[in-house]
Amino acid sequence: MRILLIEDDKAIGSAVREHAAADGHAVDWARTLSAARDYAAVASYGLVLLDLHLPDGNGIDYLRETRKRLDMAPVIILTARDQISDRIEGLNAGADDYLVKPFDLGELSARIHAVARRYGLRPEPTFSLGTLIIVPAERRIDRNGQAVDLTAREWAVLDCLMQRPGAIVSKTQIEDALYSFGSEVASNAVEVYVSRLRRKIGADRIATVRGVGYRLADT
Amino acid sequence: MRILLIEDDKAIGSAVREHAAADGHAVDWARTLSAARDYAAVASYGLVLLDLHLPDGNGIDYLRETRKRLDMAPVIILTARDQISDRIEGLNAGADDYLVKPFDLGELSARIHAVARRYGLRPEPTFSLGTLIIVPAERRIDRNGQAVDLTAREWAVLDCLMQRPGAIVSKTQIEDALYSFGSEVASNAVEVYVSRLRRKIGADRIATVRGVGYRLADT
DNA sequence: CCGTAGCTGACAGCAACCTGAAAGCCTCCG
DNA sequence: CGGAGGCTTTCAGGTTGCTGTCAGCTACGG
Repeated sequence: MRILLIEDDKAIGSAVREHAAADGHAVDWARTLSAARDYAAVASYGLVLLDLHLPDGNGIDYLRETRKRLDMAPVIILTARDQISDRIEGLNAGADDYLVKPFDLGELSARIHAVARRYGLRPEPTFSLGTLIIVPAERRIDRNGQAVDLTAREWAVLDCLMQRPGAIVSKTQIEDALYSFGSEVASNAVEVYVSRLRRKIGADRIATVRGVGYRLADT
Repeated sequence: MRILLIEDDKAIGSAVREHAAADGHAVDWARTLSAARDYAAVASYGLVLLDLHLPDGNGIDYLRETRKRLDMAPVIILTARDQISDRIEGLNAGADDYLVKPFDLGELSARIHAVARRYGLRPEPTFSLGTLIIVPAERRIDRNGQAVDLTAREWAVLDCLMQRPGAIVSKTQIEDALYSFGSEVASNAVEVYVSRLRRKIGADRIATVRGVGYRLADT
């Protein structure tokens, strides 16, 4: 998933960026509201992590702006422990969640996953595709009783496909989910990861739709 | 909205019930898991507020059960401040949110509101032509329960016909939709694709209007 | 019954895709 | 600090199957 991190504190920012990247997400890090607007103008994000106190304004304003857009991403607010009123105001302004600083990075992962699942509108937290069982929340896969290990990138691709099982996901969409802004990838990386995924979870799980993209088998 | 409150603590339970009722919601209060199952068996809820520590079992189990049902309601977990691991487990098991006890009642309102908004919006336009189901957003077609695979061109033709179901679309219009400007196509390509489409989705779905064009059956 | 419009099977060509191999990176460990 | 191991990215050659074309056929209207 592609995440927009809006945070001016370098320590928190880099920690979050690192941790989310390890989970296979692509993170764009904006240190100011105006930078965030620039990012949002050109890219589309699956999630926004929003600090409320920023050098050039209040995060709530950003929230209000973004809520007016149709393609709004879910927003998780990052807030200090003692600012309950901000938190409530944020939730009322349309935020989906909040994390209290300093927060546990494991909890960050859990919340990111929860949001992703929520917006993927998946009725069940686990997928069972024939003899294959996928538990996105726990990042775990069973194939015929055997645990399957995926690398971060492989997982990111699979995650992208699981957002809408049965629907077609374009190569560009997957690419956008894999790579942060600015890192130009001039290659067939997506094809390579699909290839590896197929070897690990079974070739017929992922169907190629020529000229369009890929699709996760829904049975 | 109708809310199922699962909570054994009388003080918290009555406070929540009162407050939510003041917000205009109907609240059913179960003090045990078995009572909750009884409630869920007869009524359908828009939201579940779930305490994890109950006299007759763990709330996580309830969460897992309910997640398997198609008509599952969103779940907000009620948890004590020091039980972070429970909280994470809950979110991973499919909860949508959590509240830390003791929680601010204003925050409860905000969260209920957020969940309602979240679940309110999910449009999905589909075509159903008799036993044929087309989901444009996912680029997916079902024919008698069988998935139908279309190539890029075939889909383009169908898409063109779906723009105005029932109306006549000329061969030239379809051609324009298929081929970018300037690329001269001196052939009967459109006829070929209509032919292939008919084989895949059923001959009688697309009617020929001799000398004019084609029309998608609207029943 | 004839002429025209539309249908469809076959096929060569080619873009899209797959995949093995290898080089670059990063992290961990001694 | 250096090396090992695993992950990522790139590249190139092989393969697949979509595409556009044509030719022969069918269906329709007059």
